[in-house]
This record gives sequence, structure tokens and C-alpha cells, in this order.
Amino acid sequence: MIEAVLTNVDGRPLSKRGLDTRRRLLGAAEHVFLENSYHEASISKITSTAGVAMGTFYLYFVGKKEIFTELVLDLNSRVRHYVNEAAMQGETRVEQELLGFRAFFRFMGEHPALYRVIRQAESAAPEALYEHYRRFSEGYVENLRRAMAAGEIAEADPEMLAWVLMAAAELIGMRTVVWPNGGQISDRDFDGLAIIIKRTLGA
Amino acid sequence: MIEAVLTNVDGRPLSKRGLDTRRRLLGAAEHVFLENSYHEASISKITSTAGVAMGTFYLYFVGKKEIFTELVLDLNSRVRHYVNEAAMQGETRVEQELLGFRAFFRFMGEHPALYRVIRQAESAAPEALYEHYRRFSEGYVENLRRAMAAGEIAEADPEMLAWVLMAAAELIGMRTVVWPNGGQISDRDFDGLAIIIKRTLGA
Amino acid sequence: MIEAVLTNVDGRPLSKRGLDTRRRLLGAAEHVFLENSYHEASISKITSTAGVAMGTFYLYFVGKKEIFTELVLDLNSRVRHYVNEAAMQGETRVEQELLGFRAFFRFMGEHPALYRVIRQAESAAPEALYEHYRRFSEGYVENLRRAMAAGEIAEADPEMLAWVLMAAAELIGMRTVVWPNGGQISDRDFDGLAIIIKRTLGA
Amino acid sequence: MIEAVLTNVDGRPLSKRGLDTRRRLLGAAEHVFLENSYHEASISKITSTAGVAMGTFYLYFVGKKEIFTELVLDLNSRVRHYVNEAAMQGETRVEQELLGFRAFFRFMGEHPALYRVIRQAESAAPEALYEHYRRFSEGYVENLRRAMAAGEIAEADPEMLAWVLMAAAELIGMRTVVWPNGGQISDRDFDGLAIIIKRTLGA
DNA sequence: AATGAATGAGAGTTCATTCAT
DNA sequence: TATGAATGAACTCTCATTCAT
Repeated sequence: MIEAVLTNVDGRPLSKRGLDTRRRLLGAAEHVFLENSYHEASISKITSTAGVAMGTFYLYFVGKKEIFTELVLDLNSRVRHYVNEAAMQGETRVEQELLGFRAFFRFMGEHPALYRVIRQAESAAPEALYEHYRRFSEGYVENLRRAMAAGEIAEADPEMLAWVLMAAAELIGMRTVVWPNGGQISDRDFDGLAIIIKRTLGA
Repeated sequence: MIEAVLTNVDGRPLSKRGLDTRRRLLGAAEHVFLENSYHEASISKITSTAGVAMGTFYLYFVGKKEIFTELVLDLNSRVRHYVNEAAMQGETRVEQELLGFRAFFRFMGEHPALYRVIRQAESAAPEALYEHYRRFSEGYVENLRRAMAAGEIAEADPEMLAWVLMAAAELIGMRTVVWPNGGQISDRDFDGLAIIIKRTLGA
Repeated sequence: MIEAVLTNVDGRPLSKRGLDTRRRLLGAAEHVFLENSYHEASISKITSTAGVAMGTFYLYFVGKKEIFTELVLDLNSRVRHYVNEAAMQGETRVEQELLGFRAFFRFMGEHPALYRVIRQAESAAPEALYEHYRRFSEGYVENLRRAMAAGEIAEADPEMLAWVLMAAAELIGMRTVVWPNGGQISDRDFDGLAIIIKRTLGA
Repeated sequence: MIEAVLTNVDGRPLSKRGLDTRRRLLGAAEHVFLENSYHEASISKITSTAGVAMGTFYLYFVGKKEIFTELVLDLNSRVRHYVNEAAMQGETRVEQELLGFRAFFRFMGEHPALYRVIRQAESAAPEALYEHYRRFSEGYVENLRRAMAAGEIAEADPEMLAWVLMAAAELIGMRTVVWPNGGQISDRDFDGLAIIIKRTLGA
């Protein structure tokens, strides 16, 4: 999952200094992509934010698309981690599901720009977006399958179910917190959604 | 909602010739945006496709973003029309719902590039995408409300329900037909989805 | 030989203004390539010399290599014209030949940078250099063939002979006038060469 | 002519290890310049081919131009050696001359890239090209002078004659074998040329 | 109503060279 | 003796937009 050793573009393993520079570039890229659309973001903005020369960028990344992809997948694992941590607090699958949704909305609300970055991948680096959804659905499917086996939720195609729930979470999140540029979903709205989700799960 | 009279950028109403030129530009834009990403698409590609000079473009549109927005909303009404026509054949709300989903997937499968254009709005003209979702959900909500009143489906926040279904349709459609670049959803997948939708509707 | 109508990069014929701009660019390119090696020469040097914006360049030329090629072929026809005019003053082929050589050296001596440009084509635009030699040899071969038929010079493969003479003229010219950066070939040297040329011609 | 002791860029004589590194760099440079134009060839390609770090290059060479120059002169002595070995087999000067031409064409045909490297010097390192011609003509002149004294060939300015023959060999070689990217000159062409050369020599 | 030549800022990327280690 | 990360100026080329005609 994680490359054992990070390398520069020539495939050479990174020194301590190199690792640091690469990290700085990735951090700067996050900053820049959060505040600019993919096309507004430029390598020179990234490098000047990172405090290195333009050429240095190309020591660590093949190009703009590649650093963007890496960033998207990095954000992906942060979101998943955040959601999973929250869901783990629930006892039943349904509880976990609702806690996961809540956490997801909270995350989106706290970092609306961040989720916009992920969504931009649609045109900038489609493979990164597929991968985002794939990774997200992966663990999801497993949990649903188990819950079905345990009779906690109704039988259904677990993958289809995972994608439906993922879609709902994403679009409702966009609508209620990302597009309004942050904030929280209202309890009223969340409760309305919860009823629908429970039905969808057949719980 | 629709400007009663189309005007040029100065606000003057269009002559018959002007109307024709404007239409040609919009048609050319569709062609160009279907075959190119937003950034690959250029005004000069649009004008040369339309057979007019570059300057002419700016007589009818404020800029690239604006013609793109208009195109997206135009595509939006085509999709809605297509889906509604199909749904109308159903007797019960649930039947209509499933026919609508089927039609939506068929449309996406037959015109994957077209739906990609809509999705590009996310980074190119976000307001156009909100508007796309808004218009789509609008009629939807009305239908759901009626069906609830008639006891055909379970009570729920109709707007939330509309957005959940819309999200599901879109992401499943992207996954099964648009990203694979066309084709049809398998019966197996559709049936799996149908079970979930019916549960979501509480039917 | 000459394109009936000059066109811009889109293939559209040029207006009077366009023709003028194109000419200015070509003139500026000559200036810039004369004073810089191919790689030192830059589009921005050319456009600023021409007094137009960078983008304008790409309205008329596909790229650096293309304007360079055009320039080389333009220089080629100037040299040939110059040499032919001079040669025409001779009565016999041998006389013409020597007058041609003299004119060629004079031209090179007066425009040493210009011939350097042609020679740079070797690495910058090889096809342009082949074409230069081809065009140069073309008329040459014809003249030699006629002179052989008339018994003015000895029989020989006329093409081979043309290329040998062309090679001699070029390298001697480089050595005596271009590399020393201008000046004239000494009478002593020219006379020494004349003896050799006459022998080569078998006159 | 040849530095008695090779030194690094600081003027310090090279150790055994240093000598080896320098040799490796020169070998790598040959490889790289043969497969790339002067500008495509990069120091990093050379150092990675040589298996040393970039900085090491500058311990042994002042810069790119310098290693290129050294390479050109190295190739020059290889060509001369090859041609001289072949010419030595002839008894008379004319025989030697023709054998030399043949060998030269053979060399060019077998190593077209190598001769292209030499010719690139025209724009990359002009002094190297003058030196190439100078060294080539040097031995040539001596031979011609002796042959004239012995009455084997007609009297003429020996230097001029050497340059004419050198020019002919080079351009005919470029035309028949280097530009077509290898191969051999046809017997027909060579015989046609031989007639002309003999005349030029006055043999 | 239409033209299309001109603009010019800005993009991503390369690479010879340096220098602290 | 060797390293290799860092530099940063320079490159070619694009394109949405303007405006004189």
C-alpha cells in the first residue's frame, strides 16, 4: 500500500534531505491546490510556497498531474481514516453507518476545499478519482457483507449498496457543507437522511 | 427562468441572422466540448467549427465559461426530458422511478461524453453544476411528495430523498457506463440496484 | 517553386497587413539567426526585433525550425541568384565557372554570418540543408552536361562533378573568408584554386 | 600537441583512479553524443551512463563544450588513422588517394552517427571543426607535396589541392552514405568520382 | 453584423552548473 | 575523490480576449 522506499524521478531512494524537500513540496501542493483550481495552481506557486527553486520540483515529481494524484490519494486516506475512527465507536452496523456519515460530513465541513480538490480529479486526473472511490468502497463492502451475514441489515448486492451509500454521502455533503463552503449539516437534515439510510440498509 | 428574448452581449435583441449565428456557435461548442476537456476546448476551435471569426463569438457570449454554462444547462434539460419521457410510461411511482433510472443509464451509456461535460462543470463552472442538480431534483421532489401523499412510498424528507436517489443514479451511472466509456448496465446489476432503490423509497 | 499564395498556419491566405507582419518576422529572424547560433536564437528575440508580440509569431510560423528552414531556403536562392548573375557574364563554361566561384567567395566574404546560418542547418534542420545542396547542384548539373556535350569540358558523371565543385567552393570559402569572418580570397589563392578547378573540369 | 600529463580542471595531475574516471566519462560522452544531438545530449545522461555523479563530471571537464571538443578530436584521429592505414597499401600516390577515399567512405558508412558528431561541431564548437579539418589536411598536404616532387601528380598549390579533395570526400560521403544513414557508395558512383579525382590530381 | 490580426501574460519543463557534504 | 540536491534563468508555445476595420 505504501511504497517501502520513496524515490526521486530517476528511481533513486531519497536521502533525509530529499525526503524533507519532497514532503515540503507535497505540503505546499496541498496548500496551493486548496486555494486554486487545478489549472490555476501552477508549479511555480507550489515551489515558491515550498521555498525551493522550480527545477527542484522535477527532481521529485514527474509533473503537475502526478503530484496532484499523490495529493488526492493522500487526502483519500485521511478521509477514510477519519471516518473509520468515528464509525468504530458504534456497536451495531447501523450505528456505525450513521456515525460514519456524521464524521464524513464533519470532515467535509471542516475542510470543504479539501473535498473540492478530490472532486476536481474528475477532469484533472480521472484515474485518481476512480481510485479514490475504489479505496473508499473497498472497506465499506466488507463491513456490509459482514452485517448481512449477521442479519443486521437486509440482503443486497453489497457493492451496489456501498456505492449507493457513498454516492449519497458525497452529494449530500457537497450540497449541505462543501458548496456552502463549510459549516455543519443541521440535525433536522441529518435525521431526515438517517431515516432514508436506515431504509436503504433495510435495518 | 428562460430569457424571453435572446440578446447579444450588449443587451440588444438579436436579429434573425444573429439568432442563427448564436445557435451555430452553441452547436459548435457542444461538438467541441464533447471532444475536448474544458481546457483543451478553445474559442478558436469553437469559432472555426461554427464557421465564424473569433471576434464574432464575443458578440454573443461573454466568454468561454458562459457558453460552457449555457451548454451544460442545455444538456441538463435534454437529460431531464429524456428521463421524464421514459418515467411517464410507468403507472406507479416505483415503476416510474425504475424506468427513470433505466433511462438515465441508457442516456449516459449512449452519450458518455455528454455526461462528462456536465461533470466537468465541477471545476470549470461550479454554479452550473449546482444548477444542474437543482433543476434535476426540482421535478423529482414534486413527484416524491405526491407519491408519499398517495401512500405509494414511505414518508421521508422528499428533498433529501430526491438527492439521495439522484446521487445514486449518477455515481452508479458513472461507474457502470460513463467511465467504461459507454455501454449498458447489466441486468444483474440493475436488478441489484432496483432492490436497494425500492427499499430506499420504502415501497 | 514559389507558393502562389502565402498562408498563415491555419492555411488562410494572408491579408496585406498579415503579409507585412510575416515579412517583418522573417526579416527579424534573419537578423537574429545571423547574430546567434540556432539555439541562442529565441522566438522572443525574433518577435521583439520584429516589434510584435510573441503570440504573433505563431500566427505565421509553425515554430522555430520552420522559420529557420524558410530562412535557409531564402538565403539559398539569394546565393544562387548572385552566383548565376555573375557566371552569366562568362563566355565559355570554364570562364563562367571561375566567375561563379569568384562571386561565391565574394558573397561569402560579404555575408559570412549568412553562410554560417546555412551551415547550421546541418544540425538544426537537416532537410533544409539537403534541399540547399540539391537546389544548388540542380542548375549546376545542367550547365555541366551542356558543356560536356559541347566538348568544352571533359566527359564525367555530371552530378558527381557538380557536387565535387560545390564541395570545393564551400569548404574553400569557409576556410578563406567565412571562418576569418569576412574579407576576400587572395588572388594568389584564387589562382591556385583556378588551376585545380580547370583540371577537375578537364578543360 | 598532446598534453604530456592529463590533469583535472584544477591543473592537478590525475591519479590512476582519476584517469579511469575521466576515461569512463569520455566513453560515456561518445555513446551519448552518438545517439543524441548536441543539445539533446545532457551532462546527466553522460554521468549516469558513466556511472558517476553529476558533480564528478566537473572534476575532469570544464563543461559540455569541452568534452565535446575533446571527443571530436578523438574521433578525428580515429578517422585519420583508419584512412591512412588503408592508403598505405597503395603504391603510387594516385592509388593511395583512391584507397583513402574508399576507406573514408567505408568509415562514414559504418559509423554515420560518428561523422555526424564531427559535423555538429560546426554549431556546437566551431574551433573543434577547424581543427578537425586542419589536422586532416596536414598529413595530406605533405603527401601531395612529395607526389608533386616525384612527378606523380601535377604541380599545384598543395594546400589548396588538399582542401579541395577533402571537401569532395566529405560532401560526397555525406551525400552517399551519412545522410542515407549508412551503407556503401556504389561502384558506379565511386568510379565516376575516381575519374574526377584523377583529373583533379592531374595524374 | 462580422472580421481576424494582434496581444502578452503565463504555462510546464529542462539542464548546465555549483557547492556543501 | 566523489557525491547529488539544489539552482533559476531560459526555453517554446498557448489562448482568451480586444479592437480597428
